[in-house]
Amino acid sequence: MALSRERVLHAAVALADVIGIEALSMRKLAQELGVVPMALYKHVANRDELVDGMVDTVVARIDAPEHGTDWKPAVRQRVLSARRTMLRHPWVSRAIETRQAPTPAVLGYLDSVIGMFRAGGFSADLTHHVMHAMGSRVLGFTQELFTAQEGPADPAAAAAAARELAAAFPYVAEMALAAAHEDASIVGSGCDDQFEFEFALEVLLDGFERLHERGWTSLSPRGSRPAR
Amino acid sequence: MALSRERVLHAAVALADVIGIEALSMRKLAQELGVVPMALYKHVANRDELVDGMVDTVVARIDAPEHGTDWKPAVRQRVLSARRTMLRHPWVSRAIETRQAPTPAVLGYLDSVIGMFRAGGFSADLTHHVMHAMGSRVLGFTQELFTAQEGPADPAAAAAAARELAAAFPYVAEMALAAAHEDASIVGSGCDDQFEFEFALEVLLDGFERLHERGWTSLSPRGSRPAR
DNA sequence: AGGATAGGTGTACGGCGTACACCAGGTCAA
DNA sequence: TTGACCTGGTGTACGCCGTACACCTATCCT
Repeated sequence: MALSRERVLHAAVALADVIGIEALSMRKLAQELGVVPMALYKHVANRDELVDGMVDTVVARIDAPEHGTDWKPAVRQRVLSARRTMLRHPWVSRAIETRQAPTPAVLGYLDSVIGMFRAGGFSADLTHHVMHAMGSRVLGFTQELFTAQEGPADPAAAAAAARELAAAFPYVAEMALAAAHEDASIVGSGCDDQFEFEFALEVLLDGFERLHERGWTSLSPRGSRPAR
Repeated sequence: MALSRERVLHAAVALADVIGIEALSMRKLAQELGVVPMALYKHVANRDELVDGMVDTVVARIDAPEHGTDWKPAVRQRVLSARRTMLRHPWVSRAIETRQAPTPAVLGYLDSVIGMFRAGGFSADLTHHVMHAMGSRVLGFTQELFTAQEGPADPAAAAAAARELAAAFPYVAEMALAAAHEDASIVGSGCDDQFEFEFALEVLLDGFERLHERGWTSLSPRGSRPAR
């Protein structure tokens, strides 16, 4: 089958799903497609442009927005479906963070979310700040500061490591313990990522709702914070 | 002067400040230090470990926490001083995002922030979710989805680009316009990053305060969201 | 028929991280 | 004093990377 930009991008997405975005090289992708590395350059300008295309391919798969609902459930639904897509392709969040210019599909997605706030009666001003506050969460991901560390398999060694952690960072240890209690498993990562994501999302949406109800506006002079 | 881990790390931080973290290579760093590349490996295990050390070097420079204040101003002060440090070294946020395991200094920093919430009466449970909700913001940065794009210098071309943007992404264009109006300059990036950061921070802190006042707790069954 | 065009190929260059063998100088026990 | 050992800087080399550039071939349009 002949090569095409489509085929290159889809193969790249599939390969990145398996080996990750950093490990994906033009050479490996070419091999996957049974073609010489330089052949790819007839369809993508260079590696950066390839990654842009991969991002767009994935973002285009996010479920379409629902119409005719309130802004809050509408935004929630859209963000959570973005999240579902991102979870299927864990490399995308990193790729988006690394880009400097948003790709067209990302821009289109953002446009639709902005439109939801506007339709809900948010001022352009408030919407602007709200979008910044959502940050990457609007696209369904947060950068994980705490990627679940695989502890040592040996239980004795694990216990020793836990004791050491508790001594050096008591609060971190306590929090880890609280998380472990909360879900029944004694070891395990102890963090339900989906729960944490939705928790933060609701805190933000509730906060936005309150500001909107109060008719919040960014006053001059600059530097005024919300609701103080 | 003899090489040392200290000297290597400080040179690396300084070099990354100038050329960025991706462009920093073992070879360039060695050249900067007037030494052959392999000499560095007597002081750091490999490039990854070098970056870890660089992160720790910078994080260690974050201002010490204030004691004896309320949790809210205490957290605010700490996060904003972290932000000040991060702004001086723009590559650090990317570096932290890329790491999979938090470095000791980062862990120590997180420990101190967790301690502030706990001292403010937050349950370990709520604190846990709160820390997740803060995400990387607790370390003073957000990934910028909208890194200010340099428009074309030619005003006519810029206007054409703006018209094209408005046609394809009307809400994005409107928001950009609102931002531009808000600060007096007609062109310009139109986003006051510091304002946006503090806006999001206050929305989150206010949300946490409300949950805390209400004695919020993550109920079983899992999946309950806050405050609904 | 013949030139343009699109798309796959082969070779080559400069940069990267780092394994490995080496070697100079200092430290210290015998 | 001597010789073993360690610490830290050196030189060479390997395999990977992105991609510039010249090339070849099939197809299509006039």
